Amino acid sequence: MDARKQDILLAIITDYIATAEPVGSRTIARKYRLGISPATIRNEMADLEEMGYIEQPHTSAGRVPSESGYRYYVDYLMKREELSSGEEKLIRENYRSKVKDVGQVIQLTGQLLSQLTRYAAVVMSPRVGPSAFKHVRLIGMGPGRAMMLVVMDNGSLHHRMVEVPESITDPDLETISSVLSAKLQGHTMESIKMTLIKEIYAELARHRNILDLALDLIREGLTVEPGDKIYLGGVFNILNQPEFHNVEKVKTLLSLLEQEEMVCNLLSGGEDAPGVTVRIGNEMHCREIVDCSMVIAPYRISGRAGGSIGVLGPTRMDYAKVVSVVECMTRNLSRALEEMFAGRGT
Amino acid sequence: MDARKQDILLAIITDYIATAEPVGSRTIARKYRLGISPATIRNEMADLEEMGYIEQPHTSAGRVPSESGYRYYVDYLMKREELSSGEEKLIRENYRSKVKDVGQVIQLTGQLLSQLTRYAAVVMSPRVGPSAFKHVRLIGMGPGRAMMLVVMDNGSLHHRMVEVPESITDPDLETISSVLSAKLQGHTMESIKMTLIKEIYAELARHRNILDLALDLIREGLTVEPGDKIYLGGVFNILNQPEFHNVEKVKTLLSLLEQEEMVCNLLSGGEDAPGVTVRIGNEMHCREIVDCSMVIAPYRISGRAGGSIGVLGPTRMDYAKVVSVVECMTRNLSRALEEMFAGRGT
DNA sequence: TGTTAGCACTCTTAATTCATGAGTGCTAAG
DNA sequence: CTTAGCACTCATGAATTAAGAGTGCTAACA
Repeated sequence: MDARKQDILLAIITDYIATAEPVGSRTIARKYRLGISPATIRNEMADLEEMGYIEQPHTSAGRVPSESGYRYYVDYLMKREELSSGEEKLIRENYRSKVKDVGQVIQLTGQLLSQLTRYAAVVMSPRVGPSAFKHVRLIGMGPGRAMMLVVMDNGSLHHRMVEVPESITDPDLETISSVLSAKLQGHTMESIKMTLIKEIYAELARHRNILDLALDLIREGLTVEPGDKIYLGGVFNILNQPEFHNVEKVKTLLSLLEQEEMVCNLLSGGEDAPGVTVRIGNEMHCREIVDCSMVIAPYRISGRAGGSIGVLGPTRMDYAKVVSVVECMTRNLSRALEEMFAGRGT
Repeated sequence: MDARKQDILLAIITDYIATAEPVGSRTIARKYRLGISPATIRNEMADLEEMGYIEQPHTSAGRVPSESGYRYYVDYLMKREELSSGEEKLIRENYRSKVKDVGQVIQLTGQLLSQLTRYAAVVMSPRVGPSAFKHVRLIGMGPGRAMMLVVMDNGSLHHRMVEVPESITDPDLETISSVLSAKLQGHTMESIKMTLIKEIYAELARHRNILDLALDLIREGLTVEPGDKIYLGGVFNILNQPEFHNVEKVKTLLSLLEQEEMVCNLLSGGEDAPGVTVRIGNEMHCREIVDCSMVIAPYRISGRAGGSIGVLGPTRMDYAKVVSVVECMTRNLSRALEEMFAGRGT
């Protein structure tokens, strides 16, 4: 593809992203002074169409970028649009003031993401990954009831109400807690050996039944519970896009986005790629979502993969801006989380 | 309002709810055999219109219920439509299998609510209300870091990462935890007196600085943190309604619903009313949301107000069904939560 | 050989017109 | 008080038309 074709393709995509209208040869000649006439541009456009980078909605309409067109643009033509100093400041100040717990950081990130891009934002909360027990505790909550607390050394916290025999007293629970805590501490789920379990049973023979319960819960709770929490916001922004003036489209999109699992799938898969990933149209493997793209990037905590953040918008989205924003936000998010977990065993 | 007018109003509203089309005298005479001719119906309709219960979108269209019309219907004419046995079963089975923690129950309730009504569901998680400390604990999480855990006797759990002097050792934290736990146990936020604080300081004079921190956090965390969590789901259902085929409307609605605070306001205010409250159109005090109604009901935990659940749909919603569903769901939700907190000091 | 002006052709979009029909209100008769 | 009849209104949708944007092709030009 020669330089002039690139110029023209760039012009088409830039214009289409800005206006959402099919763009014709005349427009390009007028707005983007490339020093060539509409007729020449038409010839080049015919070539570009043949190559599959642009297409015509119908004869006698201008051209519209195809998915491969956007792909080429993102890969070779696009210049990132750096954040304005005002935007940078907004981000810094928000992160400075509102970083209390993980949930809040996730939510803040999502809000900023959608606010800055004016598209929908998706943020996955950090996957806990393998981590070791720090503290286990059973707390009596009235006759026959107890709350089980498990704190992991990565700062994650699990809790669950459990039924216990009424005969168990608070001191009993205290004893059990101490033993469990002491024995499990430092172990990960996987490193718990039968020998360890046996030791625990030996020390707490009297409380065999409640132990069964507790150990089951630990096993079950820790493998199932961290069902990836997802922040999703700014969906209404997408409705500003003319391509979503069709209510049917909106409906299918909304109903899909309400399924956490689906959203989670959309976001996952790019964790190993180092930087920002752009998925255009069908590259998001989801038949039902049409005319959409995502810009995704993983964030890290203490060097380890944490989760991903992403922006969902129309294929005609402002990639130049969004890519910058997403990248900037991963940096901020990573930093915020790292500060929060600072001092954890690396 | 005489009986015949009531019959006609009922017919109009029933038909309009079913079809979303303005309903004319002819239709009523044909479909609802009231034994009177279209002409008579027309006369009555003219009266009903004068009374403000119905209105005409334009001359030569049928009549449409006004907000007062719906109000009259809900108050005097409506017959609740009880749940089918299949629906009852669906609810029972879901509650039987998925009641682990509060969050899950809230989510389940919302899902069922929107699934059964085919409108949007809003569920407020239980306000914790005044409750007493059960357990306080500081857990070292690496140099200079600790996690503070506070368990209340109503089963709510608060946690927070805190920075502590690096000089503090794990046994120190252990000591502090024990004292705090012992002293605070049984007290509510409000019943903590200066004398108690002094006692604590006396016993832990060595750790004055960390105590300051911890007590501050407790105060702050417990008053601020329970920022009403809200479940919102099934919004896409509303898009099935013909009155929401206008994308602008959808957009404003969506953007409002993304603000948790706003949703919270919508839901609140009906806690003292004993049963189901129906808010029609402007009765929801929200200018921006138009052509919508809500059916709201409070749920209780152990006799105390817990929170509210609600269904948001078009003013033309199927009140007869929704009211039943909402009421049924409050019962189920209350029961589920009560079971979960069973044994708490009444 | 590449570029450009000119031109006929296509096809969408918006505006206009027109007919249809649903529904009303009024009047007068039962 | 009820109802049949009738003239009138007005939204809706179909059909027609005009305008305009954009193309591809051809032929002339550098």
